[in-house]
Order: sequence, then structure tokens, then C-alpha cells
Amino acid sequence: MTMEKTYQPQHLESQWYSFWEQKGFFKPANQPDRPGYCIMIPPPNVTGSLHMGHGFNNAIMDALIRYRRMQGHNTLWQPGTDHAGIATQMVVERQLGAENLTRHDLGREAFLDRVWKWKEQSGGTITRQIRRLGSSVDWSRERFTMDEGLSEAVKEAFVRLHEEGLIYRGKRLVNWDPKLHTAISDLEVLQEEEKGSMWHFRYPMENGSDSLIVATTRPETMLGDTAVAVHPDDERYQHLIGQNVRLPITGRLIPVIADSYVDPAFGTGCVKITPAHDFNDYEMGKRHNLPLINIFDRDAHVLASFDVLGFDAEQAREACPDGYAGLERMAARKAVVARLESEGLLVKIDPHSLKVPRGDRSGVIIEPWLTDQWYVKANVLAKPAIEAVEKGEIQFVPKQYENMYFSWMRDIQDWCISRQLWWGHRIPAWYDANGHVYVGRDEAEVRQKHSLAADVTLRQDDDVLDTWFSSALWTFSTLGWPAQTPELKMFHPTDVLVTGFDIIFFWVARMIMMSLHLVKDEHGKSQIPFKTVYVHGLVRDSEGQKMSKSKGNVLDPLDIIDGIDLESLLAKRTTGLMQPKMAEAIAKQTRKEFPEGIANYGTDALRFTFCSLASTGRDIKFDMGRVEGYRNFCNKIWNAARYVLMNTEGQDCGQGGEAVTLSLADRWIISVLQATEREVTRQLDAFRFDLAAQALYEFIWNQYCDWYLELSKSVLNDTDATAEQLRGTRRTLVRVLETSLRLAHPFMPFITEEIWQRVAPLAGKQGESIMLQPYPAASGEREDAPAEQTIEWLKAVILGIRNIRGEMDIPPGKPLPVLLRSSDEADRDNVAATRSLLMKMARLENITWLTDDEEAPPSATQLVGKLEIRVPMAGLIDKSAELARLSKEAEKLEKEVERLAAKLANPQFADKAPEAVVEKERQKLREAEGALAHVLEQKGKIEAL
RNA sequence: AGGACCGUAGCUCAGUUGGUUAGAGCGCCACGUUGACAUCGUGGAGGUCACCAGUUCAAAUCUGGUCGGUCCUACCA
Repeated sequence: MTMEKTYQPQHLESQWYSFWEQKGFFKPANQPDRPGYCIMIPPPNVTGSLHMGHGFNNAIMDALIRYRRMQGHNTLWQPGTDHAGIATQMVVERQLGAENLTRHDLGREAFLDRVWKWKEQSGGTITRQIRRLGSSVDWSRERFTMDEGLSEAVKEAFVRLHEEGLIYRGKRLVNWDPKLHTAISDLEVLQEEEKGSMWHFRYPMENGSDSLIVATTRPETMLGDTAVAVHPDDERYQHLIGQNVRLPITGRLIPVIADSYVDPAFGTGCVKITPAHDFNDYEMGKRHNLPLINIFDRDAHVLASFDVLGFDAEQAREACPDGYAGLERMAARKAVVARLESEGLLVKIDPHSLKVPRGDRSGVIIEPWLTDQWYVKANVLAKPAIEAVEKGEIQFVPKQYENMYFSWMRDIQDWCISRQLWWGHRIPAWYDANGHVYVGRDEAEVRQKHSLAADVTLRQDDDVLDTWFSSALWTFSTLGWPAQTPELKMFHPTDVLVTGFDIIFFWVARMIMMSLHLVKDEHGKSQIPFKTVYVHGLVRDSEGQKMSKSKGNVLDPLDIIDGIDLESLLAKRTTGLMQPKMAEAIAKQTRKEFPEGIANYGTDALRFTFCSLASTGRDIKFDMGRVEGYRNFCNKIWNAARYVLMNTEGQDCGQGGEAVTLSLADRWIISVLQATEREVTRQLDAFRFDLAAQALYEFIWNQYCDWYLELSKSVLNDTDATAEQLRGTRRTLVRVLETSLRLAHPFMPFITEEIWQRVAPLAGKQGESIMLQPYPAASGEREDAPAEQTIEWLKAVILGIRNIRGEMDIPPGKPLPVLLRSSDEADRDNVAATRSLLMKMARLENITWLTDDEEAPPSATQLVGKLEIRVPMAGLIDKSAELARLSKEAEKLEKEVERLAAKLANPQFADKAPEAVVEKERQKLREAEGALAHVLEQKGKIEAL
């Protein structure tokens, strides 16, 4: 069986994946004596599809897992998906919308049926993508946040936290999304700078003779004003403090209060206070015990009858002034402004830019709104979570993200966990007819715990929990918690969490808090969820833009793996847009970036690209050129293997331990391989996937392929070679390749498996799969400094001759006579040791040594250390070309000599720098001076011709 | 407003505790197809390491400042 001439990824990927999966290789080894190693996948939205960020994330996790698995750890990489409350519910509601239905038409139960159906239908997309990415996840342990077990864990966590007083229910101002009709957390609100106006209104005082001017960006909320605040030291308004304002339109009497929160220099120094519709005003209302007047309904339309509440809970109603009830916020704004203008109370309107809060899902303006919600007392949970990072029990990589974590955690706000949705974990709380609330794992437990008679009607809370509440339990709920399962004992705390910095607050911080509070080891000690958080950058497009569906610049990792033609890509990017008018711009951009569509690069090339982009930066501009480069790298490996197999299959490679003679080149490549193994493992341990990938690339391409394979030809094609020599070179070819494949496997699982299956037997290795083989570990015994020195010398000499060839335009195939001269004994030894390699690799006609005093013919010259390499010019070399080359060389050396001489002439340097550094500089100077003298001499001789 | 991060070749990026002639890939120029690979080979060009000052014998690297960019947090109604 021969190998294809070029690497064809699509032929081999899927078949290896199903082989691994069917054989159960992804499951933990189940050998308790081995150290455990566990990664939990960050669960993607079950109804979504993976984007480049996920692809990146998966490449990193799989590299880690395969690396540790090969090192003999008992590894578990557990996959799963998230129910993504709002996002999923929105998708299904949109589907219903297409049928002119709302979820209320269906009712809760029927609606949830629809969502489950949609989940079943679309859920396969993600698992298919994860498989195509080659991720070695244990599918037998796949989890979904709404699974029964996980739902039990959610209930358990809620009830326990409630019993401990860490979850409470309260009426508070929340971020209300008037479109989705739900509360959302602070983190789900985007503050964007937008252009708006600042309205200045005159508010008359109760006495009628005086007035003050307030400045506001939200005129419509004046219907709910319950005070005007000024700074206590503001001289302009001292006389008004304590007096009442007659609020226009409503006629309500409201006090002028003094509060140092007010900035006298901003606006007019008078702030209207609307405690029920602004977070700052709410706080001020609390301080001054002001009434809260809620003027909006859940759509943020003006109520016909306002709710008047107090912080001490008295409740009343106030009729809405005529003409405003039912108006939407912006309409109400217009009406209020018009009315005030007509009454002569509008002083001016200034343009003003302000941060407008918008829901990250709905895009509508968020309304601070008074509602009953459930909260987690976060500051209590945050304390141990901060300590765990401070003490180093949990480490962030790169470390700088710890600052981000600390700054958020040290100023943490209570977490609003209830959502007015249907899709999610229903809150385990029941109400009786009097509105008393009871929390328990189920209704029976509630009745029993509170001794409620059977005839008391209980109604469960309608709301569900924030999706992040269940994801916060992810590391342990998926291992069976609250039961103390063997898996929990083996794999928790998990080892690494791999994630983007954008969800440190959403997810990472909350997992740490929940795990430390809820999970205890067998000694009762609180458990962290993971030991290391590896934070990677965000994948952006080639222009540095964040990838998003609405911008139309998203890429599906599978389209890079399988390729996609331009038309299909255009269709993918422009259908189902929230703003259809964007389609044209998106199409234009796409045509520009991918005029030919995208080629099929294969999974390995994509994964290697991700790894090589995984440096410490925050943004990762995705460059298709890199993928192409690494696809070529795959092809390079493929063809190297082809060469090795052509020369070893069916031949004696010393598998049986027969005697071998290793050549210098054999010893050299084995030695360099050790250094590479050391480097790759060191970088993987440090999470520097880019540097690990680079070391691998450099070794395979620039050492093994460029040099070793070429050097091996001189042995394999040598008719005088002994059986031991042939065997030695074949064995080295095969063994080094086999080891390199294992070294590369975590990065490029498919191509390495495909080749390994053919190469392993030749290297005397047995095993079902490369993924179960030991990861290479460097051995000091195989290091061979003398061989490295000689081959490095050889490379330099060959490069020198190639340089003459290249610059002198001598055809590569033309055999050259070479004259050598050197005062260094080692040069003679090296030539003797590598003569035949030198002859072949440099395409030499002959090698002649010159004695010190022998006159050399005019020739082009290169220096390698003390070795003078001469190619006689006769008939080959153009005088002026050689002069140009020498001039260039001399110029370079002159600069070098000048620089070094100046440095050494500085007494400060000679005195203060360490002797070793000074000596090194002296040595460099001597060499440069010698080389310069030689080049100038050459130049003189040639000029004289 | 506060904080973080970034600014290195035309492009995308490495450069670990100060001591290299500042590197890689892609791109560019020239040459090259007798069996591993044109998804290739050989040679070459290309950088005041954003700018200014300081510390030091020595700065891409450390300190301060300026300019430019990105992001986070808190916001002035």
C-alpha cells in the first residue's frame, strides 16, 4: 500500500475518531493507582453551534487531555451542554412568532415540550462538531444542565443556601428587560455610550415665588419623582433645603433634600430623585426614607395607577395624570417634555452623550424596576473564594487575570438569580394563599417541614433560576454531587478550567464560590472546583473585530476543516439576520476576505493553528494564512513519513535489537530530539501551547526534514555501507519519526495516528493506538554533544558553500571544487568525519586542503570559524559579483568590530560587568577582527586581478 | 474618572529572571522539478523594538512620562 503523494485529511479523520470512540479510549483508564486528571468542558448552549472560540478552546483542552493521558494519568474530559435559559427560550419564541403564536397561547407545559423538542433536534449539532474537532471527550458521561441529576443538585444547592440564609427573597430594583419580561443580572447589561439630550426643567417651589432647575436625561421618570436633591454645602440652594417643590404635571409636593452624592458642578446642581426607576436614586431614597413611586408596567409603559411604596412598607396608589397612561417610555418622554414646554417650564435642551443600559440579548433599554426576586448573598460566599486564589490554591494562568477576579470579587453585589422565564430550573419555593413562602426540595418536603395541612393550597414559584446558577455547580453536579460518588472522589477538584476571560465573572467566580461552599472532601474540607484556570484570548477576525452573527463575520470551524465555497459561505452569513439590511455589507466584506471561499485544511491543521496562536495575549486575530502554513506542515510530515516508509518497509530496521552502527547524523538527530522533547513538555506544563507547537514545528521541519532526511540519503545510497550502518540509519529514521509522532499527537491527533499505525511496527512498537502510547520523555543518555557540534559545523560549511552558489549564480547541480585552509585542528577532524556528507550535500567535485603558505588561486571565500572555504573563480565566478559580496560582508564586519571595540574600550564595562560577559565580548571581537582582515585581504586580491 | 493590557519586519506574532548580530510563519525578490514533499527546495532583501527621559557598565526587556489602540469597572442626574 502506497501513501498518497499529498496529505488528504478528509480521508482519514472521521474513521480514526470512530475507531477511538468505539474502542472506549476516551474513557478514564479506571486504574485507581494512576493520578487523576480531569477537565470539565465549558458547556456550550445546547441549541447553538460551535464557533471559532469553541474550536480554539477544544484544541487546547484536547491537547492537555491527550498529553496527560499519554503520560499515564487517569484522565476524564467530560462533555456537556447548557440549557441557556434566555437564549433558548428566545429562539423557540421566535419560531412560534413565525406561526403567529406566543408562548402564552401554548401555556407553560406545551411550550416546554416545544423547547425540549427543539433541543433534541438541534442538540446534535454540537456533539457532531466536537467529534469533528477530534476532541477525546468521554461521551458516556455527557451531561446537560437540565438532566435529572443536575436538576437535583440545583434544588439541593438552592435549599441548602436558603436554609443558611444565603439565598433570600426581596423586593428590590432590578435590571428589567421590558421586551423579554424578565430580570437580568448586572453582567447581562451592556452599557454603551449613546447620543442623547439633557433636559433642564424648572420646578416651582411650593410657595410659588421661588423655583429651581433640575437637569435630567430621562424626563419621563419625573412622574415618579419623590424629591429633589442638592449638595449640602451648595450655597445656591441652602435656603431651599427642607422646603417643598410642587412637582409639575402631577402637582405632588416633594421635598428638597441635601445629600453629598450630588455633584454641585454637574448640570444645575439639582437632581430629581426617582427612587423606583434609578439605582442611585434608590439608594438615596433609602437614606432619606423617600417613597418609591413605580410608574411603569412590565412593558415599561406608563401605569394608569402608580404604585406608591415606602421603605417601611406602607403601600398606596396614586392615579396617573391624564394623558400618560399606557404610553411607552419614549412616547411618555415626548408628552412630558411637550407639556412642560407649554407651561414654560422647559429651560433648555442640551445635547449630551450618556451610557445607555441595554439587555445583551434583547438589545432594548433596560428599565430599573421594582420587583420581588431571589438573591444570593454573594459577599459571604466571596470571602473564601477570594482566599483560595490569594493562597494560591487556585491559580490563574496568565496570572494577571487574578487582578480582574479580585477587583470584581472584592466589590461583589448580591446576585439576582430568579428569571421570569419558563425554560430553566423552576425555583423550589411554594406560596400559600397568604403569600407566605416555603422552600424545600419538593412540595411534600415543604408540607412536612412546615407541618402544613393537606388542605392548604400551595403554588410553586413561577420563576426559574438564572442559567449560571446551574453552571456554577458544573464541576461537581456532573460528577454526581450531592451523592459522594467515586467519580467525585477521583476527579474533584478538577485540574484545569480552560476558558476565555469574558466569562470569569459569569462563570469562573461563581463556580469557585459554589464549590467552596457546597463541596467537602472526606475530611470535611471545602473543595475548590479546579486547581488552575487557563484563560485564553478571544478569537477575532482578520481585522481584529469580535466575531458575531450580527456582524456576519463568524466562522464555523468545520468550514475550515472541510472547506466551503464562496456562495455557501455567503448564504450562511446572510440568512437569519436580526438586521436584514446588513446583508449587503456582510456579503461585500465576505467576498473581499474569502474571494475563493475557504479551502479544506483539515482538523489537524486547524488545531495546530489554534495551539500556535495560544500565547498570552488577549486578542487572537485569526489569520487564514497560518492555517495554510500548518496544512503545509501536515503535508511535510506526510511526505517525510512517505520517504521513511519507502526506505524502511520490508527492510531490516533493527526491530529485533540487532547490532547497529549509528552515524554522526543518527547520533545528532537523536540528541536534538531529546532537547525537543524537553522543550515541548516544559512548554505544555507552562500552558505555552504556542511555544510548544513552535518547538515541534522547528524540529520536524527544520531539523528532521531539512537536514536529517537529506543526510540519511548518503548512507542509504552508499553501496559500500555495511549492514550495521544501514540498519542504524533505518532504525533512526523510523524511531525518530515514531517519537515525533507521539510528541505531536496532542496537537494533531489524526495525521499522527494514521502514520503511526504504519510506522510503529517498524520501530518495534505495539499497541492499538498512538493515543495510548507513552508521551516521549527526554533521556540524558541519548544526548550527544560531540555529534551535535560536528553536525552543526557541517551545516555551517554547507550553508557557506550554498551562499557562494546562490550569490554567484552558480547552478545548484554544478559540482564545485573546494579548497580549504584552517589553523584549527578540529576543522581537519570534522572534514575527515563528514567528508562524504559534505561532498553530497554541497555537491562538491573535490575537496583540497591548502597549506598555510600555499598561494590560493583567485576564489570566492567564506569563513566558518577559522575555516577558510574557497571556490576557485576560474570559469565560474564573476569578479564584480564576488567583490560586491565581499564588500557587503566587510561592511557588516566593520560595524561589528566598531561596536565591540567601543564597548570594550569603556572602562566602566570592563570593570563592572561579570568577567564571563567581558570575555565573551573579547572573543567576539577577536573573531570579527580576524574575519574582517581576511575578507579585506580577499577583496584586495580580487581587485588586483 | 479609576484600573488592566497592548504598540517589535509589509501582515500575524514569539522574545521566560536585563548581556543574541532582535527571531518565526506568511508575503516579497532571484534561482531551481533526474523519485519524500512545488502544500516543495536554495539563496536574498526587509526592523531607530511607538516616542521622550531615567536607572545601569549594559534596556525590546526595569522605572516615570507622552502619544496611539483595546478592554474592564464605576459612573454626572
